[in-house]
Amino acid sequence: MSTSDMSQTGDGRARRVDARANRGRILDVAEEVFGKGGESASTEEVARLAGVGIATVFRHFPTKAALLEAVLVRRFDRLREQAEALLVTTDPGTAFFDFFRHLVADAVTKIAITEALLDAGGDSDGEATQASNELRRAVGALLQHAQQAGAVRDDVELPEVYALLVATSRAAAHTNLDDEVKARALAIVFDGLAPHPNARAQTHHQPELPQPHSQPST
Amino acid sequence: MSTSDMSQTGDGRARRVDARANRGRILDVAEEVFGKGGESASTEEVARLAGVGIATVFRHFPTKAALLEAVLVRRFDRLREQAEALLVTTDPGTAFFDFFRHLVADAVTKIAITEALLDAGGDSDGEATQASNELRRAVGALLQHAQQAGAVRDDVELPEVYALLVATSRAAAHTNLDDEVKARALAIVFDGLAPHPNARAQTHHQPELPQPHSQPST
Amino acid sequence: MSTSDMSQTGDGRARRVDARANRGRILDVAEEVFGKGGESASTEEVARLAGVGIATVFRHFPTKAALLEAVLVRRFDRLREQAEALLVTTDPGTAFFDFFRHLVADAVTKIAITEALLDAGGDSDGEATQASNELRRAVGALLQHAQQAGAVRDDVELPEVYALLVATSRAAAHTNLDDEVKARALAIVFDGLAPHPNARAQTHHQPELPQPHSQPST
Amino acid sequence: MSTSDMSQTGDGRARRVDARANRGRILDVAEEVFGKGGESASTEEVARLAGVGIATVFRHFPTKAALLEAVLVRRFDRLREQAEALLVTTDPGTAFFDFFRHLVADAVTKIAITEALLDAGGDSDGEATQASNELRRAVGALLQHAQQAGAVRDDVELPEVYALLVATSRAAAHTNLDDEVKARALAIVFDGLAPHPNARAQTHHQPELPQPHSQPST
DNA sequence: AATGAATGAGAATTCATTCAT
DNA sequence: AATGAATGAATTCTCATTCAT
Repeated sequence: MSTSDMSQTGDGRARRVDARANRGRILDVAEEVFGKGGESASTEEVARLAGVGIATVFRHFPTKAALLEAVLVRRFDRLREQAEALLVTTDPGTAFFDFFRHLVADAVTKIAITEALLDAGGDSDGEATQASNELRRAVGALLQHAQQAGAVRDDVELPEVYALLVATSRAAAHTNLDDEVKARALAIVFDGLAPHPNARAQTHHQPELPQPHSQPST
Repeated sequence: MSTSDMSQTGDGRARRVDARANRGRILDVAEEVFGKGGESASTEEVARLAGVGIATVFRHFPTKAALLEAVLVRRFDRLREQAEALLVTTDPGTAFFDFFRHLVADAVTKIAITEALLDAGGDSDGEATQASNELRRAVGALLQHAQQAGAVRDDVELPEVYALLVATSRAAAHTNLDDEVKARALAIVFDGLAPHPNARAQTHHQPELPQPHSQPST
Repeated sequence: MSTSDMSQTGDGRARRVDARANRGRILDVAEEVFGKGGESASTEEVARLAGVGIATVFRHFPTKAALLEAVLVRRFDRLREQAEALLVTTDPGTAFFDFFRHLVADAVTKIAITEALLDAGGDSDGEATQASNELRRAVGALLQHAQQAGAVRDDVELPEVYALLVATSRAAAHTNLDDEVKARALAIVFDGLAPHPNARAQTHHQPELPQPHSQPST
Repeated sequence: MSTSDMSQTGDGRARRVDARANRGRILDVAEEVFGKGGESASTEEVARLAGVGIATVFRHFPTKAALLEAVLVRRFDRLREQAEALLVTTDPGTAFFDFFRHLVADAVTKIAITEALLDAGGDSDGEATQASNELRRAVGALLQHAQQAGAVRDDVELPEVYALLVATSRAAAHTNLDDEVKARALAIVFDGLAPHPNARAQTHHQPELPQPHSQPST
């Protein structure tokens, strides 16, 4: 009944609010569903979990690919925002390494989506590509600042750093890796990025390799 | 000569040779197809590219999952053999880093298959898991020797090293990365693995970071 | 009137009516198709004869087994309803024998479905089993009343009566049996069920064996 | 090696013996397999259980239908032989009812094959039809003798008796029927076939209905 | 004669997408 | 704008049958 009322009075207004809310809910659900099941997860499951009809999903996103792209765009945008925020709020070295850590930590269970991180860079069209490029640019800024601050060695450049970022994030997304191992793997990469022999592993929060766990190397 | 003999028996001998060949061809094609399109690639395409009927694929591998597993097993086995070979033919440090490089170089276009590298460790059943574990063990040996030889720092352990191996290999598998970038990313990781501040980047074949390419950081 | 109202809502009302109709048509067709060709008949043929796409069949019945079960349930339910109706509308003896006759007459071309009549009793799960059991109970009531009315001998019990019911119905379902033969076969069974030597074949509608047909016993 | 020897010496002789044996084994297995799984059971399973290659089955029986027909023919022939034997060795009444009982008892688990008993009568071609007709003729002789001996009422004819035979046999083939129930169902039919009011249930071996079992009519 | 490999024609089932309300 | 029904194309897998040895 309330719905009928809405359509009678505010007309487009209320509808648009509903629609906007629906869109958001669909995106949320899609991020989780595709994150878990990969792109082979079904659109219908997204609809079901979002509590809307399948046709509603297709009204908001004309194809499955469009839905996937929207999910990616939102994800890239968020990450870029975080990178940009770190850039202005934190000291350069911390900012850079924190973002690295954040991406790895965040990656858990998002598996299949991050898949597109690098790929997206390939096809020059599409919003996702653009969003991805903007993220990359933001990471570039983080890197540059960190290098200027002497927290990262000068002879590395964005492409390889970004590749490592993606690599570790993707690996982290895979199950079976406990946090300890993730941290230790990151520490190695950070060491490789550290500016100079005498200033190794200036990762601020995790300056040294965590003590080896008791369990022997499997 | 032996083949001729076989055809003399007039029995199922020659047949079996054919079948063996078919099986091999199917595996080869499957490795490529699944490597490119992920596990969602169709079995029918494998059949078509292998030049056999779809039923022939299913005769050799009763389910799609079995086919995938066979592909993985073969891949793991090959890598393990290479690791084992390096272990006995080359000096420990070179062996370790060469294997790392080899995995990354080899990874190109094998994308989705390598997916299972880490995952496989999870489910304790299946031949692929076993093969994966054996590969991991071989890598463990490489690492241990390299550490004893002082080519890799002592405070890293297999889990994180293996994770990095998988991570870089996976990232490398993704298109869009030119060899130069791959090398530079690897160099960073190798630096992180190098034993001591004053002995950085003892990666034997690539002791220093390659000179930055002319193209600006994108 | 209610239907018109429904179409006014502009909503899913009319749709649902269509869908209901489709479901019914599919069931009708399935009953015939499976009746003729057994459970090995193809779902696609059901779809084709029902004039819907194959996916529509699977939308209504998620598996072929579910479709088959639905067909059985409907059939059992109808028979039970008829049995129950006879129980209250007709004198006990007539009711019992009429139901017997009805089942046999109705069985024509329903072959393979009736297959499940007895079998269903086996697996304790599934709606079909439940419906089958309810039918059996209704037949039990018919039998009991007929016995109390003296129309069926007292020393027979439901299991064997039900078995005969199924047996004759199944045999009748097989082609090649003209009605005359069916009637004469039934008459024999009815005689066996009749209460007493001096009151043989009190089957009310067919008190005596029909006169032997002219054609010689083949 | 022995096989090679055979083919060298006796040539066709030994081969034919082998082939004959194979044919028999295949038929045996087919009867069981199709009896259990219906005609939808796979020819390959027959081959496997018979311990021969699939091609061997097809060498002996050019199509699956031919295999099925051969199974039926053998079955019909056996039954006819038993009928004929009873005809000359036993008193007419006993012979008739014993054959009835035998068919029912034998039917267990042969389900799907007996399916064809009546059907076969339809298509006038095929060996199975012929064998079926010969069986029917043999049953006709049993019936005639039994009637002449006064063990079966005079006013029944072969078609309906044969129909009942098939019906009860088929019903018996279905699981879930314990022997007691089968016997009691048969007793009813036999009563219906008995010659006269005062001579009910002269079934020789089972003159009276077995005492009702304790369990109440379900 | 016997065999196992190969095969194409189905069969069940799923899914992205469109349609009518 | 939202919905659920409908759909055909694709996918995995099975099976009777044929081929080459």
